[in-house]
Amino acid sequence: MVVSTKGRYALRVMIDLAEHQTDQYMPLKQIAARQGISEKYLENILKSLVQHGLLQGLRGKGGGYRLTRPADQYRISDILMLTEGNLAPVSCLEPGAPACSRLPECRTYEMWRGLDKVIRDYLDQITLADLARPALAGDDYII
Amino acid sequence: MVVSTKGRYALRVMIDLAEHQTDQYMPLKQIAARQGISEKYLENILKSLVQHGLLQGLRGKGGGYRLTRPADQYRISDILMLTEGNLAPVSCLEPGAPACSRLPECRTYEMWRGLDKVIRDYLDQITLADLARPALAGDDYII
DNA sequence: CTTAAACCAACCGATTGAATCGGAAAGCCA
DNA sequence: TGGCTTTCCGATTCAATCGGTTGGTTTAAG
Repeated sequence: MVVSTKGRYALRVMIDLAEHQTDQYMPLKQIAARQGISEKYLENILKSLVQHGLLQGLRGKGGGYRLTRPADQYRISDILMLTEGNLAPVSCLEPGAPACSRLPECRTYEMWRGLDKVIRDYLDQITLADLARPALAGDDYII
Repeated sequence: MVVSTKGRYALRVMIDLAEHQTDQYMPLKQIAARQGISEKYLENILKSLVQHGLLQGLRGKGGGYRLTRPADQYRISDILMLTEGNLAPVSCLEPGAPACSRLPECRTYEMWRGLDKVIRDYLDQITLADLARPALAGDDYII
């Protein structure tokens, strides 16, 4: 598996925020309820999204989270890279991986590179806006 | 990560066999030595390759393993599917996965399906023969 | 000064990955 | 027959990761 629940949940939250975007902050409680995910678990995930600048968080009453930029400026690969650490299909291609001593005679390295590229290209080309559905009138309307 | 050591090792062994193919059986000991992989660990991997008909094993003196068909008739996806169980990029797409109750409203399902297809298409199109290098004269010559 | 919310660190149980161990059965050869 | 060699097989180990929880601390609004 390339993508664990962490990445999938992060994506769902981002989409949720894109679909319910206002000038207000959206509290985690509401996101978690809508998405049916444990609040406490989401907390961990959103923390790293905030730390890397994909979301802005505000504490206290009236606080919550909101996107820091328009939905079409988030590539899916960015969101997944951040939560998963990397999207490499094999450990040889992971960022900090030690150089393999068999590399010069390796018959498979180029194939793995190709696979990595195919995955990355696919996820680079899709943005949050492509996945978020424009909100219907009256659909989950926030007072 | 889509592919663990199990799949990577299986692939390396298959390529090794393709490159050293004769009418003889190749003992595990030699494959393991050439590839620098633990014999005992490879044993497990080769067992499943034999059980699924990708390799033929022969016990006893003079025994070992050999391919059951020409190298260009093994798709990389077949070998990896077998050792990894599945190549799904997310658990939602795994073979025995329970149907997700959120499927009708899921914004990401089609995207995951697309990713799955991109990966599968890539690995379907490559065969063992594409990765095996034709043996040079005198290269790893077996007495 | 109370209440709602994000932030933060530590912990925990189950699963998976990567092997290893100790043999049993099969086939070759003398 | 008995000794090799080699595959076949099930169980076990050990560490890391996954998925999630507990319990508390700030921060901000009213």
